[in-house]
Amino acid sequence: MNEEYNHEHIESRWQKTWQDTELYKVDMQKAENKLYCLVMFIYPSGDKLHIGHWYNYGPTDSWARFKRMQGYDVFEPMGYDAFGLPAENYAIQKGVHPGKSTEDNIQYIRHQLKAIGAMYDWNKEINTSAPEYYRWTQWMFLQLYNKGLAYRRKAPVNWCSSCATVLANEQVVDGECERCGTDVMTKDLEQWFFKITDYAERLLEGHDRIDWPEKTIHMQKNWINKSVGATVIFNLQNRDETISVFTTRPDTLWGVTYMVLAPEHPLVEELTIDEHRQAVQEYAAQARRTKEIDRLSTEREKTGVFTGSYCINPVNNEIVPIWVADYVLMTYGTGAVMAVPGHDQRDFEFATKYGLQIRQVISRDESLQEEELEEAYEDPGYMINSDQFNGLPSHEKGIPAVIDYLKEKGWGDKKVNYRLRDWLISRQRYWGAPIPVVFCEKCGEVAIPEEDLPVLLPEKVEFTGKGKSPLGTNPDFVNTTCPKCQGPARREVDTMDTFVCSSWYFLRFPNPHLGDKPFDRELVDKWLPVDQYVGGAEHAHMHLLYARFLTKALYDMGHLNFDEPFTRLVHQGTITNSGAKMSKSRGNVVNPDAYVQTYGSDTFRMYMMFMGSYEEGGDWSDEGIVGMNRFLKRVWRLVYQMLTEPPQGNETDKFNAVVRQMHYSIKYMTIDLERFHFNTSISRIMELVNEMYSYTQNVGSSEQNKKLLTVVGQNLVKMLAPFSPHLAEELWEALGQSYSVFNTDWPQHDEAMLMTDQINLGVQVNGKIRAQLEVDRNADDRDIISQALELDKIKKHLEGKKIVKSFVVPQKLVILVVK
RNA sequence: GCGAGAGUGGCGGAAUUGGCAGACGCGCUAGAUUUAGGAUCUAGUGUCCCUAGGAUGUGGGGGUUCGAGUCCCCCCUCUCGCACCA
Repeated sequence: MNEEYNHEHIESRWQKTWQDTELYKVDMQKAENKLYCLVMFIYPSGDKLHIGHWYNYGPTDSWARFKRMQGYDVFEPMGYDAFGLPAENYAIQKGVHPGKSTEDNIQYIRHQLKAIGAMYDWNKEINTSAPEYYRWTQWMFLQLYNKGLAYRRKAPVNWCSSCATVLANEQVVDGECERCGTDVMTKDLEQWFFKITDYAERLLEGHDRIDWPEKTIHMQKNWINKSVGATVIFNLQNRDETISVFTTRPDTLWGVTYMVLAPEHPLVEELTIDEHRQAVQEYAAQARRTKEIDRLSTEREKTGVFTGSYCINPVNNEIVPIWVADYVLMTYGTGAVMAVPGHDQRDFEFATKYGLQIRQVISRDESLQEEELEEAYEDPGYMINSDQFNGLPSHEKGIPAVIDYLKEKGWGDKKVNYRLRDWLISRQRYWGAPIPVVFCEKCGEVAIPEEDLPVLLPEKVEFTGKGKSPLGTNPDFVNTTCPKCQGPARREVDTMDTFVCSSWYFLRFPNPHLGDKPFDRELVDKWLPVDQYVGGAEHAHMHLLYARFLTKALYDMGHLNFDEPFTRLVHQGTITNSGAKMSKSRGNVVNPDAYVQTYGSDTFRMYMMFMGSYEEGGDWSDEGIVGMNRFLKRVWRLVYQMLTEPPQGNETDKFNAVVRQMHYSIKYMTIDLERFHFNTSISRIMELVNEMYSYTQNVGSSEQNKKLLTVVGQNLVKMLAPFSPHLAEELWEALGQSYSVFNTDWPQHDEAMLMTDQINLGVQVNGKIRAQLEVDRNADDRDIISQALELDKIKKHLEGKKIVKSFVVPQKLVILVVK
């Protein structure tokens, strides 16, 4: 063994050994105690591996290694979410084909990933842009299509002019493109959707069965936003047609004083009378131009125009004017709202501005009195001005009673609404999986048969970046024959959202090279769901929602025996740089490679784990990294010393402290490591090392307890193994143990060894510690108190006072209260 | 605007159920060792008065309690999420 710790030599040596011996290869069939530990795979966008990736992958690998040592058959795969815009944009700029740049990127990233020294099973690598993978992404599309869960529809959709493509609702954040920050506009386009809305209720129900951060579940719940209410049908005046609205407050139906349609509502044009036509058209055009973010802003003053038409309130036959206003959204409910200004603040503001009637139909209390309303009264109360319903408590009795009444009369019914909208998966871009559909002149829309997959992405296309699907520029691709009638047909030229690729990749990992099916049923049923999933919280209502949806759909089709893909989820926090998120565009990305070179992977990953709470992340600073390197060197020297000046005695007295510390460290580091509290877990190891140093410094090697120190030394290396795997292997070998430390058992602590015969108690007088008292562990309280009263330091504080209360907090304090 | 979380030494951060605040590390100070630097080892390190000792201290103010970083009320700051969802 070398006197000096040389990380470069050690790390390359063990990485090679692990690879040569396939230490981390899991026998997927035989494994009995499976544990599927997955980190979100990497999106090779061109900026290589950064601190954030390391922060995601290093600690998770430490956790996985810990689980392996606890006896689990741990499966930890890695792959590339390789389709996507960055590669294509690069192609437009530099003229390099995305296939080529992606491949180069992956080569480089794979190299970087290996430097982490994780337990990835490289035989199971996935690349979503490879035909052997996207063939099955297309297969997923077909499964959904065959069940009516994938459909094509013309709709107002989100358009990012910079990315030159449409976006799903989930990919619009604050009215901006989630990827590039460009303001999102609305366009009417014929697009493909996945019917995730069919699963709204199931997605909510599943939350009860998964161990996820509460916050993430909360975010998904809010995103889905279930609301229970009723539909009410209003007849139009002098017309046969009707307008239906959704309301959560059918109890306020008598308070309707006007009706509002979204500017995009199909009836707007028809209902507008000539006198108002110009104003309405201008208003609608204006709304269409308004940026999504402004349209949704609550700060904006509400505006609207009158159509000139009226509808009739079914419950009281009142004539209700119909307005158009952009505070009503076409995309929620029916795109029409019954306005009750007395009991809805938005309607109140609108009515006040345009001089519309405000009528109170819910009173504050049982007096059933009307009052002067200065704002809408939105709380529960008692129904008034509502015919036979007057006096009913609005929520408990009123709402159900009115719904029953509407149903009986055929004017409406109970209704549950969700904010969640269908997942728009079409993208007008090249670098993605082609949508496996053709359009035939005779047969119309025809799906490609499963056996004809994959629909290969053509090599030769023109990259415009202008919003015309590049696939359309290759006539050999576009012009094809209809699989049904063999007549001429045109291929769909849009590709799929890359989130489709990542919504099923966890099913592919156990069997990534399967040629005739997306996954092996038996293997997937055995290995899934994923036991531990780790990734960023920013995916709460994108990837994490989509993956749950697809899993549930596959479950319903009988392809899986589970319907929640990720049993337990942990989010790593964000590492910032001077408070700002690291990003290529800001130019503040910290490159991990330099640190790995200087200090080694072990030091670097361990330092990141030690910085603070894993789930909170924090600001990057390399100020303490030398400390971690120092610690590993300290461990190295300790082992070196044990080998060069081996302990030869059987001293036990002083060694007790070491033994106790070992059991203490094992106990608490295990608890902390289990719950991803890496920082405190590492602290416990440091304490053990400090205690061992203090022993070896104070006791000569001839007296040092040979047997026990050997055991402690071995346990120390084991405890260190998940955190600094390379160093641990090296030390394990140096200690004369056989390869590999990762095939050994996790150390166990003995609760009895944590106890000492004598314990130290603080003695408190009126809440202040005044003395320390050493007593026998089993001493009874009365003895302890009388001993405490005898202490000089305590007597001083008792002079001339009376003890009103005294008791012992077990193992901790003696409490004295005096007056 | 609504909701959630956070605020602890010079710094990163610890503190089951209310029970000896500041574990662990960085930095700093002193000493040892070394030709020197670095490295290493030892001791110290919240603040104030400094002598044993005492006072004070977890964003600010109030409260409950023998005892509060932890529980309750008000306020300030920061972060995150949601934001006309009828």
